Amino acid sequence: MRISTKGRYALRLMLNLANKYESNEFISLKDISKEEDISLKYLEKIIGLFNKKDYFITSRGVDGGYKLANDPSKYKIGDIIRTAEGDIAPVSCIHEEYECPNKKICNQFTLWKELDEVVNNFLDSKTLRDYMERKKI
Amino acid sequence: MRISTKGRYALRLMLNLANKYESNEFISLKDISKEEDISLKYLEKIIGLFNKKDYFITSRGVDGGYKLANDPSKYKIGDIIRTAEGDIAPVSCIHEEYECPNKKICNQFTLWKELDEVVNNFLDSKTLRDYMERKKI
DNA sequence: TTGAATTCCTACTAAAATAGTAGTAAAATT
DNA sequence: AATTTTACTACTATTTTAGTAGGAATTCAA
Repeated sequence: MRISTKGRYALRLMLNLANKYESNEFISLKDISKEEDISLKYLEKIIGLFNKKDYFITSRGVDGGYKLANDPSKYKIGDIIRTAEGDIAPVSCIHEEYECPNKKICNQFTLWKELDEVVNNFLDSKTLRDYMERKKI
Repeated sequence: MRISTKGRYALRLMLNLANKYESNEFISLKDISKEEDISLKYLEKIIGLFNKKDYFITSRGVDGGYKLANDPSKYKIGDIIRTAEGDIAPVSCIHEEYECPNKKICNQFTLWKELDEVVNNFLDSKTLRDYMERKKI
């Protein structure tokens, strides 16, 4: 039931950007790498997982980098974790496309299906906004 | 977020015994091995994880085997999965004994802690009885 | 009292997943 | 043109998972 470094680092990356959302500046992975103490190369790889989705506005070259395309409240934690981790279902047989002849009569199937729902419902009920740094007063 | 074969097989093992609880007979791993199509050796190893707890009554020799020490409703799914899987926390830092200097100010910590509670609360709310075969009418 | 069946215990191994690194191309800015 | 940054792909070491192998101890029954 572990969340791997991919998922955890992806979340830190996104939270880092979320905390700087108001500034409206591009944040380079180099800077995030230093702040979060995660290698630049690994960050590049991780953020690459999100590329197809339109999560960011990006800019190359000097002073380039990333910024969130939308308000942090629009980013569900569930989407981030699922994108980074690939598939967080407790067992793969719960997916529609998985062919298991015993699916209908399997007594564990129900359990894993329910667990998957519990996890995803929780993660989808939270957004980046819920875990951002608290503003200093 | 996967449940490994250890956890899944442990559950099948326990459910198999639960379904035969009424008979009050010892069930050998050899029989369970055939029914569940899991190697005897692996079953031995898995059931060994539970030995220290008093989950079973056991008997060696001819017609020996295992039976549940208590009614299936006394066995929380959470206990079974945690025993088999070792530690199902999404990240290890949520444990008391884990020393992380940033624990107090870490914004992800809260998320993982909450997720861990959601998962364990669910798994602890269910028992073997909830996933046993339905009795034929 | 011996033999078969079973649990009990520990060490080993192959395969898969995780956690990265390395190198380089492409684009943008100055 | 030089520098900075993203974008892309291939490779590798480590760790975890998923078992197997071998045998000792116990119990029952003929």
